[in-house]
Amino acid sequence: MANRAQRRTDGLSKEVIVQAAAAILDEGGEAALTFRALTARLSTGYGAIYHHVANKSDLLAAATDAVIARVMGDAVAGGEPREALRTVSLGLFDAIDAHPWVGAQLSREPWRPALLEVYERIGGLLEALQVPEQALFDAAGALVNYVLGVAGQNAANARLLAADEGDRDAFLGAVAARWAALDPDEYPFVHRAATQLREHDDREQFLAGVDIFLAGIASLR
Amino acid sequence: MANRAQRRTDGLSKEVIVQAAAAILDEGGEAALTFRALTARLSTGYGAIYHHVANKSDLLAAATDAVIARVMGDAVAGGEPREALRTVSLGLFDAIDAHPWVGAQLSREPWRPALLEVYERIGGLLEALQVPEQALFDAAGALVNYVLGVAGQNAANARLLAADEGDRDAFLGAVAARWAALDPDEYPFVHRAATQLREHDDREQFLAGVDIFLAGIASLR
DNA sequence: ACCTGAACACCGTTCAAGT
DNA sequence: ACCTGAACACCGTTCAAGT
Repeated sequence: MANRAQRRTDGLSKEVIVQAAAAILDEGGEAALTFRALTARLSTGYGAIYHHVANKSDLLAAATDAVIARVMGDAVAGGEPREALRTVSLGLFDAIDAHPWVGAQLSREPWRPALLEVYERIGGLLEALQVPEQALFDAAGALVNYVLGVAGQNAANARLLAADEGDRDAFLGAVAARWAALDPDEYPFVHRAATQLREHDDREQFLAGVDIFLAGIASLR
Repeated sequence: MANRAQRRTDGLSKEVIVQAAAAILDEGGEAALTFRALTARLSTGYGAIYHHVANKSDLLAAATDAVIARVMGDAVAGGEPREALRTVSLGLFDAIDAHPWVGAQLSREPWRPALLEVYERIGGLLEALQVPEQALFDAAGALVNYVLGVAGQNAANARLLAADEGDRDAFLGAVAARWAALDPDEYPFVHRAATQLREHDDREQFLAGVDIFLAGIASLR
């Protein structure tokens, strides 16, 4: 019992546990979040954690909700609705980029309470854009799905990059080289896209997609 | 050694293993795919499987590639490009709906070889729609991301439904009830959307999103 | 009420040994 | 070359026992 941890004097709470889990996820990715790592970090036992949290799934969901809630709180949406939609979208994109595990979790568990805020904000802004009532639901659903979908894919890339030793440029360069090496007769589009893949900016491409979306929505009026 | 399995007489192959894995995934979901279940189904040992497959991740990726390749092979894209784009999108949506684990895998591992076919097909069709070269890459990326994103979310729902005992209507009814119960002053949009949520058709909403997208892309011309 | 930590029932993966 | 299956190093989760 050499390095036996001291007993905590301050009480544990769900919030403290969720924050510790988020920190572990940020530092080491999803694989790093184990109850063993969590008990070590919090100097406590398994039962203490299970007293505040139902299981690992509950813990991941709570940590995700916390991140989304923070983003939606920070992104004060003022000004012109089109610009506000871009701001909110980009806020979600950046948050998921910074915390890739959030992207994975959201694509695993939609209908989370945290997404309510997202739907409400985006739905309200689309309404301000004069989208007709009957198309509003489809438009909001499509936009939220696009944002979460792209952000999730981006997070997957970020995770891949963290796992592989190489940096982003090396990785994209390798994919681009594979694309460029394809038979131009069989894969004309992908073959040409190789160059753009190497040079593209994820954030800009994401925003370009949002703009295409907003242009399409404008045609619903 | 009562129920000792017979030794296989036919040789194992990666294809046989991948098909068995896909069957297990279809029947019992992602949690059901274990090497123990796989050895039992194939009447073999762990080493035999590891001889043909690098690890579980490789196995999941190969099974996903097989499903996507089949969809892209089946969806013969003839006719008007706009209609062909809807057909391809819907084919992917339906395949991921039928095999929810494919959706989860694709959002975890983009840049899979199987997605090359998807990019090529969608990129080519967008080109036929006269999208200018410089916007083509963004448009294709956005559309593929939308399709995979929505399909993935849908797959997550399908998995949730499979886990919970209730049927789809009961689940959506419960979410809708929760939305309807929200304070209309704080959540005006979500509160009103509750009704549509209960009545909406996932497939139709997906297609409505594709149409919004195509309308936006048309504005790029 | 809240916490501890040994124990249980699983995993993916390895590897010496067989054919 | 291909396959077998005991063994290893992990997991999440439980629960009798402590304070």
